[in-house]
Amino acid sequence: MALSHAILSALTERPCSGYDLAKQFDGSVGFFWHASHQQIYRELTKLEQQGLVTAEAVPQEGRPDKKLYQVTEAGQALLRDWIAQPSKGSPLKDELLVKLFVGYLVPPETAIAMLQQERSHHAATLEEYQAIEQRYFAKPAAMTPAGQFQYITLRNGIHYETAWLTWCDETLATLRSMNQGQGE
Amino acid sequence: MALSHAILSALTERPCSGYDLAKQFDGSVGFFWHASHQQIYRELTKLEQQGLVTAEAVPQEGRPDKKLYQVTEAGQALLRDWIAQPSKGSPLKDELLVKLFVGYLVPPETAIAMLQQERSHHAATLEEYQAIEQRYFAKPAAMTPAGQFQYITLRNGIHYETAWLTWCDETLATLRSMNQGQGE
DNA sequence: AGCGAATATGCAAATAGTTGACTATTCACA
DNA sequence: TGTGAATAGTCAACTATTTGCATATTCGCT
Repeated sequence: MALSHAILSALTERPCSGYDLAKQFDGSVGFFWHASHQQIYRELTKLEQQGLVTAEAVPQEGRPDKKLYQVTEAGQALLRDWIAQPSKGSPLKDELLVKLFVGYLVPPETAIAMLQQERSHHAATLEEYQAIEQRYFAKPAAMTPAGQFQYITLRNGIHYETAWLTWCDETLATLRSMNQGQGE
Repeated sequence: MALSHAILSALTERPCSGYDLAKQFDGSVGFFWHASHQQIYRELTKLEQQGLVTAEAVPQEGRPDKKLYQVTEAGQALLRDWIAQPSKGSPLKDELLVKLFVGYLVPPETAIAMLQQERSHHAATLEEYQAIEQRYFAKPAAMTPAGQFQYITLRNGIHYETAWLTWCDETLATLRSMNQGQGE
C-alpha cells in the first residue's frame, strides 16, 4: 500500500532514522504524502520483516543512539515495479469546499473571512516553495536526474498553490459582489 | 467528523435517499469528498440517532420503497457552527508525486508514459467540468445564492484541473529533454 | 536537581475507511 | 421462467489512520 511506497521512496532518496523520516514526512515529503510518526515506525518494522529495508543501530554522541534505515535491493526492485504500474487517482477531501457547497447558510462576511484565511495560508506556502526553488533549484538543467525529479514535484506544488490563490481571488470577488448585492 | 458534515451539507442542498446520496458522492460531491455507500448508510444511521437527520419511508411505484433523509434544525445549526470554525488544511496524498520523487529509478519513457496518462485523465475531467459549467452555470450572476456557492466549488475544480494540465505539459517537456540529454 | 526541549523510539485504543458479501424489489428482455 | 440491470439497503471483516500515551537519552537553563 502507498505508505510503504512513500517510505521506500523517501529512504531511497536518503537513508535515515525513523525520527528523521518522520521529519521528512512533516517537511518535503509531506507535500505529497503524510503519516504520523507512530504509523511510520510501525510500517518500518513491517518493511524490515519483509526484507525491504535494513535497520542498523548507530551510536551517536550528544544524542540518543539511532536506527538507520536503508532500502534493500529487494525494496528498490519492488519500488521500481510499483512505479511502472498505473497510478490510482487521488480523490480529494477538502473541508473548505464542503463548507462552501452550503456557504449560503452563513453570512457572506463569514465566507469572506474563510477565504481570506485560506488565501493567506496558500500564499505563505507558495512563498515557502518559491524560496526552496530559488535556494535549491536555481539551475535545474545542471542538476542530477534525482534532483530534477525532486524539482518536478516542487513545481507541482507551486502550480497547485498558484491555482488556489487564483481561485481564492476570484471567489473573494464573487463573495464581495454577492455581499454588496444583498446590502441593497 | 467531516463525513458527517459532508452528508449534512449534501442533504441540506437536497434531501434524498441513501442510494441517491451515494450517487451524489460518486458525482458532484465526489469532487471534494468521497465515501463508500456502506460508509454513508452507516453514518446516516448515526446521524438519525443523534437527531441531526430524519428518515421518512416513502413508498414508490415501479421501484423499491425508499427512505428520504432530511436535515433537522439541529443538524443545520450544527452545520452552521461547523462552517464558521477554522478549516483544517487538507493534506495531500498523491501516488503519482511519490513515484516522481524517485522517478529516476525507471527509464524516462516510463515516466513520460505516466505523465501522458495523467494528463489525459485531467484533460477529460476538465472537459467534464467545463460542460457542467456551460450547462448549469451559464449565467452565474442570475443564480440563487445556493447556486452561486455550488458554482464556486466547480470553479475550484476547474482551476485545479487546469493547474494539473499546465504542470503536466511542463513536466513532459522536462522529461523529454532529459530523455534526449541521455540519448547522447 | 529538576524541567523543558530536542532527539529517538514505541504501544494501544479508538475511529475512519475499504472491501467483500449479501438481501430485496421492480423492470425489461430472451 | 430466469437473468441482468437499476433501485434500495445492510452486515461484517479487514486495513489504515488518528489520537493518546509512554519510555529513554542528552543538553541547556534555572
